Amino acid sequence: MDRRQQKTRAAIFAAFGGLLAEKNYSKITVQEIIDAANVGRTTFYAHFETKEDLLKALCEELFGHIVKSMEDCAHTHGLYSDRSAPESVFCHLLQHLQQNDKNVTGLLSGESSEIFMRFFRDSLNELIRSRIVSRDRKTNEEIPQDFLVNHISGSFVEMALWWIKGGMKQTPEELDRYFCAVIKPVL
Amino acid sequence: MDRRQQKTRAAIFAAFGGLLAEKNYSKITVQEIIDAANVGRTTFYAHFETKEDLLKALCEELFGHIVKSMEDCAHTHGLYSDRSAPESVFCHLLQHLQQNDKNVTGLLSGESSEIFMRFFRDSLNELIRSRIVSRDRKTNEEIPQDFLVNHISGSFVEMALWWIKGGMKQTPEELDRYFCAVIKPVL
DNA sequence: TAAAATAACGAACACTTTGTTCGCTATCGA
DNA sequence: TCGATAGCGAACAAAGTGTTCGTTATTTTA
Repeated sequence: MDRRQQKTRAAIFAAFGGLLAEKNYSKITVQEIIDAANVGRTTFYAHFETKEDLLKALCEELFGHIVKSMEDCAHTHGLYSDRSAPESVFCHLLQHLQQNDKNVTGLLSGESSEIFMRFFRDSLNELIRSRIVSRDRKTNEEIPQDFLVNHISGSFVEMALWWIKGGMKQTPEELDRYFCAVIKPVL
Repeated sequence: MDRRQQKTRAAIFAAFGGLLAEKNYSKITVQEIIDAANVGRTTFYAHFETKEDLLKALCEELFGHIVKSMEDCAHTHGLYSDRSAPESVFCHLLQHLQQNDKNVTGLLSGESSEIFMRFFRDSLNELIRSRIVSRDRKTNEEIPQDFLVNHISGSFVEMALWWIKGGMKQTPEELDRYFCAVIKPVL
């Protein structure tokens, strides 16, 4: 890709990221992004159709690799192996979040964290669904599969939000232990 | 209150509600609300400062009594009494939602349901916190109180969203049974 | 290295939305 | 009845959106 494009794209992402860390997504204007990124109006619209389009692209950029590695992890170890938790998908994901790659934490601690978490939610849902179905577990006839999948991914997202908003006081391992404790009984 | 004010307020709420049922909150303009409510621009701004202000007021209007009755219910029966589920706070809340008071369902099935659910979340959190603390339960030293409270209210909200978006296929009692099944083990 | 392709730029644009002000009219309550 | 108040419409500046156009700078490729 053209070096100019790369730079522009990076500048816009950086500007948008900075803004997201300090104010709500809905209150950010394209104009602000343009000013912060120091690019021309025309240039912005050459790269992204709308602000929403930019958000999607940013999610891909920031979290795409996390989701990917999450899938690998689930493939290798299963959702929750019978052994200890540290290698669980959830712990893995939390660690990634904490690692603060590319200023993720700044974004997530802002008011717009819900938006980002929705991105994970969808990926998680798919992941859990396939894992839970493939698992040779006693089918709980009381509770529908769908309900369970949603419960797990939903709980995880809510936990992550709680964690992030509270300043990430716990370690990923700690958190994973708690999560395991509340989820395993129903698995 | 002046009869004129009441009518105007009601018209705006109705218009806004109708719009929310069919399109996303963020894509609704004040102009549309004004047109749908058939009131003057000046009048709208005399009643509400912003669109967000209107949203808050609508939440109060629609869900205030539900929250109130929820608190009463929790006070009488406890969060989850030792007896059967039907009189649980959660079931009570679900029933209220389903009852479709004032077109609630229409609003909730729209794209903006998350916004409304956040309103419940906050009320629920308070409620659960006070109930869970006051309860004479064996304090689970593994899992922090805060984590637990967030897990329960978070799970509930996610469940409600899943339910609503899926077209409310299950009865409140059914849903409450599932919820009880996944929550009781950790209580 | 020269030439063609392409990215970025700024200015200008028509358009929408917002939130406010004004003077006027209709309605309410005391 | 009459003063107070709510609503009205027109007009307004300000800010934002998304597009077009001609120009300049950079990169690719021939």
